[in-house]
Amino acid sequence: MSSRKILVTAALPYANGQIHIGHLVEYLQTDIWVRFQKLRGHRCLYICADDTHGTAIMISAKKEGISEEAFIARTHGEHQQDFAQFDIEFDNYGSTNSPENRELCGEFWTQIRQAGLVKEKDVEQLFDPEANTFLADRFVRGTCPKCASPNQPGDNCSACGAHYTPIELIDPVSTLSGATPEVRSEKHLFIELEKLHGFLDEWTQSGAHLQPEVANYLKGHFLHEPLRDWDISRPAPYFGFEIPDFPGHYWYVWFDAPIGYMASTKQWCAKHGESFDDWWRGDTAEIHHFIGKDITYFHTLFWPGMLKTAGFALPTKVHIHGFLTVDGAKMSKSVGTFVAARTYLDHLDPAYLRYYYASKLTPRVDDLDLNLEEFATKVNADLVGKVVNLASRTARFAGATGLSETYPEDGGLFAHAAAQSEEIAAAYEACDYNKAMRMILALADRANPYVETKQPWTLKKDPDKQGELQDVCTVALNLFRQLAVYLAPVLPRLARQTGELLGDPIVRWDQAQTPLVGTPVGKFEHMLQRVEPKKVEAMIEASKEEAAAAEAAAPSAHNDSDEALQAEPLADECTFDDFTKVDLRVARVVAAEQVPEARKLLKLTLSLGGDERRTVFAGIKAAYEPEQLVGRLVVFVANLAPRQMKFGLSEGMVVAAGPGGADVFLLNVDEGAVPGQRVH
RNA sequence: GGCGGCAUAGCUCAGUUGGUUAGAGCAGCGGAAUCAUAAUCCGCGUGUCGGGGGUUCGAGUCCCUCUGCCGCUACCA
Repeated sequence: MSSRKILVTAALPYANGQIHIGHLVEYLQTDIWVRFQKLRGHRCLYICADDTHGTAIMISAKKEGISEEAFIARTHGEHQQDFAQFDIEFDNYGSTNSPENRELCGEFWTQIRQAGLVKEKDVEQLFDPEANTFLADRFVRGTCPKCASPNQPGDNCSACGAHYTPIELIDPVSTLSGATPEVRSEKHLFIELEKLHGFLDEWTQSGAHLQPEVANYLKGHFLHEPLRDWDISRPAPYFGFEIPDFPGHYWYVWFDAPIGYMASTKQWCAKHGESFDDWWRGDTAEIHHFIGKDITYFHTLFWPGMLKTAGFALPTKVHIHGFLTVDGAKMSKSVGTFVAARTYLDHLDPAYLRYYYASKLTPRVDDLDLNLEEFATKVNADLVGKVVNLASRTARFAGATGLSETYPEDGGLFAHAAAQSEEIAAAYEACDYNKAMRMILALADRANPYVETKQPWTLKKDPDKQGELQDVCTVALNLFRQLAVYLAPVLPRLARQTGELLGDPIVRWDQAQTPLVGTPVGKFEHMLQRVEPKKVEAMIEASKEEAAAAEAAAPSAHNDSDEALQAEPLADECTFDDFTKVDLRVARVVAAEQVPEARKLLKLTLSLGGDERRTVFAGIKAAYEPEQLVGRLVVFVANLAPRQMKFGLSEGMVVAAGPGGADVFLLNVDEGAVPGQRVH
């Protein structure tokens, strides 16, 4: 077979959070595929990177009071560590916030502009004046414009099902800051994807690049009508790359993220003296993307369209998998099934998860269920009981003699397993790991009865049968080694341990074709511990606690400091009678005007209802414009002794909080209260 | 509403282009063995292959239809 050049990517994890067992479905599926290809002797690169741009990163960094760069640098380290400990081996792990990516984005942009696909349009969007950012739908809640249910999401109503834009919401609130967002209009750049409709029809429906259900999905949901323009710019502030010919605007994160695959490849090429174009132009290399079903349309419509327009190679295949469920349900933080990679590693061996996922993965887009009880029984029965047990029950007998000089008669067992090689390989190639695992385990099921019938433990006792004993062990260990070769993509550590035990590293798939003879056998040590259900429980328990702790540590919008209290400690106790001496009243501001000579004061005219008017000079000039005050309700200290001021008589005061200067905040009065009412 | 998928033993599933009495693992029951991480081996399944109809000499396997579940999507086919 001729050697292929294969570039493989897994989706770029967002730098906003830690890796969890749901992510690992994809990185393990991909890692197994890559290891398989390498074992088969192909040139194969596993390329990934952190996806670092966008509003969410900005917000997270701000929350922690650090720069976006510092934030994503920290995540980058954490991600790489988690992956490495799961034996996920990338050839290059980059970042979308890299010079290579910026440069490539520019290159794409030039080509897309030249192809006449870029269009400018005005977009109205909600803007959070406090967080100083435009708000995506999911960051807005408010009252449904149709049925008036309060606290509904930004895109549709959970009560009546109405669909709307966040702009239509009544009393919208930003979930980032709690502020009331305002509508702002901005220019955005769009890619006219419709101009590529013909190409995308052909590419998605050819049958070569996508799973059939995915091709059908695209046809039914997008390609049956004109494709909508794709909004690929975001106005400042935005953490990302500024668009060179459109200052103040940035490429939307989904524009630069897939280009990150290429940027990461470019880094690898620079390190290894390889030509980037050999991998991403022409047809010398295959390109395989592994992604989850949630990002299907970015990878099957926009991305091929971008590549096509910019003159790069198109994906050979996009492999799409489903989501992870745990015990039949969505991962849940409160139940403890939202398990971080790190938490898993604190309790369990990564080999378990690698094998369990492999045994469940098929080429289909179906969701994958991690049943925790099955997880333990399956791993123990299959790997410990059947596979490793083969070595465990014979290696000790062969330590003294090593393997026989010639491979003994084994009733065709080795030849049978060798003959399965191509079919198992085809299952791996097709991402049908479920089938591959079943075939491999069936081989283990043939090997154990062999040991049973030959009874090496009986042979051991008979000095005349030492040769036979050596032969039996030679067969059993070779059958075991075949399994280790076939399982090597899934269980790299087991393959390494097997190589050490038999003094012959496992590096090629076709090592399963030839038995090992005449070599020494090392001291057997346990290769894999059994899964202890208690540890699985402990992991779930730990996840539950982590979720609870995270909740307590981050009261989201209410992360209050003690600064205010420190600055102005609590006053001495007073009696209720003391309190009632102060007559607080609701009042409406009916007039407000500047006092030109005053540095801090505004002159307010307050109505207490009816004809009652009071004039107050309030020290809020730096915080409020007179026009924003007129009409609003305030809390007024009605019986405060009048005070003659330079500009007139002040007949009371309005209450406000804050240290002063521009940081003064008038107390608001909830709806329903009317001027003249006393505050109790 | 539309599109896609699934429906096979208590549980998880396999059944390749339709072909002999429908299989495996786990769990369960009985036995053996004691080399091995209480691992292993042997034996034990009368399942309406979701219901109905059709094509065919023959269908779990193809077609139609109904029902149920899941996913995506939405008033637009």
